[in-house]
Amino acid sequence: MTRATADPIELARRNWIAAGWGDAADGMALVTSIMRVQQVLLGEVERVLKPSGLTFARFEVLRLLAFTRRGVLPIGKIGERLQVHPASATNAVQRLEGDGLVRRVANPDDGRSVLVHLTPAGRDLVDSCTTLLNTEVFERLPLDAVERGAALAALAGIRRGFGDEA
Amino acid sequence: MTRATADPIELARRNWIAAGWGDAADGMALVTSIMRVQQVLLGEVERVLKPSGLTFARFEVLRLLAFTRRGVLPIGKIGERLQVHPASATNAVQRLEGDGLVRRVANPDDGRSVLVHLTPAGRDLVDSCTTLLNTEVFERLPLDAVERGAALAALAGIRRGFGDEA
DNA sequence: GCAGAATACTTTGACGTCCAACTAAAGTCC
DNA sequence: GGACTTTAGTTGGACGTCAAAGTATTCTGC
Repeated sequence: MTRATADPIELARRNWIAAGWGDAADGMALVTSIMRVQQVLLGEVERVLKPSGLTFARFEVLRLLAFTRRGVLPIGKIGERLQVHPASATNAVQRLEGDGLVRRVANPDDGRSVLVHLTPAGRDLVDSCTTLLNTEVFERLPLDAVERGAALAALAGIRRGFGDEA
Repeated sequence: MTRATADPIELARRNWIAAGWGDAADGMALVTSIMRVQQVLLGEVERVLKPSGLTFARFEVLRLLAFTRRGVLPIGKIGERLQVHPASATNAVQRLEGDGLVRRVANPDDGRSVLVHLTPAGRDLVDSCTTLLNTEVFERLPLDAVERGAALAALAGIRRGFGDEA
């Protein structure tokens, strides 16, 4: 017995079709689904990160620094690798510095550039948070390997389609 | 000849594996991909909507109202159907009212409730914006029907897995 | 060597999202 | 009916994101 779905996205899809926009219905549903799943996953990640005082954005900065040879990167590179606006990178770094997790140092080779150094405290924190995220979120997504692969491929296709270096 | 990929997500995935977190690598890549695709799609949608003065959040409110019989819904229902915090619904409605696209009216049957009415201007605007989004974005996603179906299924799986009424 | 262009950041401002706290109006229960 | 508990919205604050404008430094080209 199929009960009436209360899924807002499925309802929207039906409304789209009923309005005569069948050609766009799946696309609308896909875009809306991505928006919603992003919201859910981000909420999940931030919930796990909450005790550490980190947000996902700041975690990503620390994680990126921890992967580099010396734990140092200019702000511009950070924004580039994380694919966010330079202003967002500046914002995250300033907050991280306020918590003593990174240090900002003028680049001796280029007066315009600011080098962000991961501090020992930052490295410790990002390592424990990574373990936590891995076990609590990334390894527990409610998808089997096949679905995961299909989703990854489709998402990569979208990124590529929009010229996203994927 | 395979050129070195510059895809930040693929780079992160490799770093994850190299660090010994292979079990979490795909999950990390999937979560990160969703975050990124959401960002790209939202940017695309807002770019198309820009001339209208609407944002996607406000468009969704208008669209929802336009689908109802009388173009009226209490604020609470709006937040519920759009799956956002009541405060976000309040925010969107206030801005829409400022632009004359909706009107807020006290609910005669319940003094706590506020009914949001779609105005003629609001209906006209949302209809033209819907057409625009359909043709410029929803019908043009760089995915074939198979990929789209797989992605939709995977995303629905994630939502369901997180108890998201899907 | 110097003017003009490009680069690296920062700042300010507009948005949307959520949470926590608060107000007001219903609904519940002796 | 009056006290207590929900429910509906609103407000204020913290964040992250982007765009646009501004500052400083470096690079280019004549």
